[in-house]
Amino acid sequence: MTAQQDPVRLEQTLTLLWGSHSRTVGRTGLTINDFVVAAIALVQAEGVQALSMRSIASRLGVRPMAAYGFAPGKSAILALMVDRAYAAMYPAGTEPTAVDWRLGLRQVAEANRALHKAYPWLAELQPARSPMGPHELLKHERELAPLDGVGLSDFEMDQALAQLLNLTTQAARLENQAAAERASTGLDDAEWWVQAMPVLERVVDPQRFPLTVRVARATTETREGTFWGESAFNFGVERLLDGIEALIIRRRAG
Amino acid sequence: MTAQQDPVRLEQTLTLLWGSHSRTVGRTGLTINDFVVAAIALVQAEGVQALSMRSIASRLGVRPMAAYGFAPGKSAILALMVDRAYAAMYPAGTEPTAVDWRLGLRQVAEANRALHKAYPWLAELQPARSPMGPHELLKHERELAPLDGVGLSDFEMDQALAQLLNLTTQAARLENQAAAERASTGLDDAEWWVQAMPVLERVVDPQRFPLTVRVARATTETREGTFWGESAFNFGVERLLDGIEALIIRRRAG
DNA sequence: ACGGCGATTGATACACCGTATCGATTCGAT
DNA sequence: ATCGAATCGATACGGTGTATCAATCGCCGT
Repeated sequence: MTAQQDPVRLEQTLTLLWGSHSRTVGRTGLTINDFVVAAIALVQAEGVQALSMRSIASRLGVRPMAAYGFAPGKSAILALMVDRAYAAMYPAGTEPTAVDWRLGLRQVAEANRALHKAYPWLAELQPARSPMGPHELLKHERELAPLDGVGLSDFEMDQALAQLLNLTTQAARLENQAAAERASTGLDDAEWWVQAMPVLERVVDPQRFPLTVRVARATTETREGTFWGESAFNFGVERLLDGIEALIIRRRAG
Repeated sequence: MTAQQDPVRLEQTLTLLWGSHSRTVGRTGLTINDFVVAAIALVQAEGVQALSMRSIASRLGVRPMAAYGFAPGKSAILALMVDRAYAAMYPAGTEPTAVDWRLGLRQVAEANRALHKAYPWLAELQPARSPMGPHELLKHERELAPLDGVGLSDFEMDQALAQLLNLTTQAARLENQAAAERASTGLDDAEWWVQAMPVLERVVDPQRFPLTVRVARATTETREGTFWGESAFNFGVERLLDGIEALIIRRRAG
């Protein structure tokens, strides 16, 4: 875990997010942008646990404390990285095409899924109370659009979108965490079961868990070959969209 | 972040989970159970970031490395803590009452919400590929029950339950993380906005984000006084249940 | 041109983390 | 009583985020 706590310094972080990233930092000749790019490159290549103030600095060939020249702390750099990740999602110039809300929301789900696939560290670094940067704000604006004017209240729009993103984030988190465990233990899923099964068979009475055993057998058969994460994600999204649809119909009925 | 990596040692962890926790550890006279209880007490009192091998040991008045007498590493202790948390959910003797699947699933959602409220560290410590302990297995068995025989395939049952728990976990994670940020920065939500607003007002053009502004205003008004987390969670659960219901109806129709 | 001064820098330090390693000790069995 | 094995205590390693502070450098007024 984090050794010392990481002060957040909201105000400075916000002005940093919305300010110019081409400001150069001290005498290094490097811009803020250089730091963010280096941090992202590092975390893409070596994962979250390799991301530290020291490692970012050493990748740029500067002293460990260099980043403190513009950022009040690590969390500010994380915020910059997160906002940067959102940057490419809805490029400036593209307007939201007015279509069926359901198709629109599905595209939102898929865009976010693609985002997390491209930046696997994102789910881990997203803060709960995000100091919203420019790209995050634009993302939010675009993602609310499909739900505008379909009959939901503003409050319901917010909640519906939030739940859709929750599903996406949690799916990404689980997959990343599993991948991290695979990497750190050297056990892929098959090897994992090979190790676990003998112990479980020795120790658990299958009579006590008939449903679990039956369902587990079915899922291992079904996901044979296919990528489980994808179908689980799609299942969740479709069910949630069905649920939102039911609410919309109810609201329209009166 | 974690300093050195934490080897998982699946096999030992599993036998530990299913074995007797009253074995005494070395010459300390303490049982495995004592360590788990101490670890949970510690994390309840001081939060995840205070949980370390050293802090657990010092709480028991033993040397830092004492826990390695029975556990192959930190993650084994975490697994024990997690399974212990599940222990009180569905006490032995209580049978699943056969009711309407929807009511049953809602109870599952609420039981898990209560669980995360009682053990806020749970969402953080749950591993992605869980080495399933006895209580976790029982929990899973009980939670599949409401969906048994309603017309879904085994695979769909698994996915439906998984998505419901995803929603629950992610909701808990967000709330805990927010609470942790509140604690570490000393800024509650109100103070947070007081700091953020002036900067945002100075720097963002509201014309560019009409939907966001409108919806944000509505949600801050609506959640006035009420606890936002609760209604967001309920909203998510109800929508997902509606979606599952739609699927069940479709499957029953043919 | 030059003295002074404030900003920037580099190094060091602190208080942690998980756990490998190893010599000393103690216990149980013979 | 003796001996081998288990346990213990301590120390060490390589990491973490960031506070602190002396030294140094660039710039500015004169």
